[in-house]
Amino acid sequence: MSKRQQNKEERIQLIIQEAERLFLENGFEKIQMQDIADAAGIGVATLFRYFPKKDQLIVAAAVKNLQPTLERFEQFLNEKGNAYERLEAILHHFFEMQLERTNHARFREAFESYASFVATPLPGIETYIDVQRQIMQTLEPLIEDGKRDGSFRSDIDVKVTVVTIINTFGTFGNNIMLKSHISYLEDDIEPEVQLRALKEMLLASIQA
Amino acid sequence: MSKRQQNKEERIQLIIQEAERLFLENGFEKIQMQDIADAAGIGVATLFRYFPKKDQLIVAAAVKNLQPTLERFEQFLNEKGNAYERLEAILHHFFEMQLERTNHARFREAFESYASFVATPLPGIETYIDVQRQIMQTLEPLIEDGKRDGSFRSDIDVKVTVVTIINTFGTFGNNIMLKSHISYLEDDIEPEVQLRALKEMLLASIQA
DNA sequence: ATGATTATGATAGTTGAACTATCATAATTT
DNA sequence: AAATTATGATAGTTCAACTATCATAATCAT
Repeated sequence: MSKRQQNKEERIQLIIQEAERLFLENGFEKIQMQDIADAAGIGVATLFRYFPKKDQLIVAAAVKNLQPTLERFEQFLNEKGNAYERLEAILHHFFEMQLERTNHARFREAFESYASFVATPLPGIETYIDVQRQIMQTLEPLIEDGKRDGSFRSDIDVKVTVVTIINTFGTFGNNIMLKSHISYLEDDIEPEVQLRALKEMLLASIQA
Repeated sequence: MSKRQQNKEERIQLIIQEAERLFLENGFEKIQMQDIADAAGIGVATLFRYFPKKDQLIVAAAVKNLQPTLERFEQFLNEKGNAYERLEAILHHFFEMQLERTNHARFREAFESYASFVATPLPGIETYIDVQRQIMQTLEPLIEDGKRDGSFRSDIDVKVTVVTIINTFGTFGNNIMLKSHISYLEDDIEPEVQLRALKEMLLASIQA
């Protein structure tokens, strides 16, 4: 690869990284292209050369935001134990990840909300969808194993179960963050308590 | 009430109604104050006299959007049957409501996302929170009854359970809508199937 | 090495939408 | 019917995304 090409790649990565960082804290409405250019240490005209539409940058940041979830899920593919134990481990891990990275979960929700309202699909959204799909597919064999080895109910549908797990656990960012802004309940429930309840609910509902 | 006052009230309600309708289909980014003024048949300057900030109108629309959920939930307060049966009925009803009103669910998510990112709390957000709280409080006695009459597990926490139910069922709009735009999975899961799985999961996880 | 090519960033300009100001006219009130 | 208040058209301001231009700097090809 030529030096020019390499610089370009590095710069794109830097831009996406800074954009993600800024979006995570502030959402995409509040962050201006100027802010991102400043954070990446480049001129705004240069930023626009790389990402002619803010939307493209938002999608790129959303994909980057999703990547770690896929990577960590994949690490659980070859764990030992029966399916129930492995699912428990993965849920526990997911649980901790959501707690650590509440901003990431919130960002994901904001992005999906945003994406769902556009008239024409966002440019590059297929990449995002694809990572989503890969995440789901990581869980599928686990559920199948569980049905086979008898640790899960045999009447559950694999795909539906996977989607339920991801949706239930995944869409928790807003709630946590909203509650930190403005509390839903007089005596607030800790995110940790809430997530634990979700985990237990999921496990209880599919175990044989 | 003077005629002036009355016209004012009616007009405010009309504006909120039209704003909600437009936001539901298009999100708040896409809809301009001009569009709302046109829909309500008034001048944009007049619209700004009633709602000097678009944010205020967004909040008003969000509150209006949440109201029917509360009203319908309240209807279930005095039903017959044991707690399990009543919860099943209410979940079934919630389930159908979410299916009928996917746009409402999506709007709610978009709003909460939006609200969670603002620097200073949205003007009027307390009203919204309050309706949320009332919805939760409607379910609390039901869970308590169930613990008492033995149809629910005795070790569940009332508030946590209520929040879990609302969150799990409530944050389903994006997923449905996103999937209608861009499908997550090759062979798509019907929203109805997905919601039924959620309902069963919830019931299975708290029944004694 | 050096001339050709391409990338950069500063600057100025365009566009679109939220929001403000003004004011003549119309609807209420007294 | 005179005084008060509400309306909506119009023009203007501001701010951020986006475009255009261009002098300068970095890379590349020979």
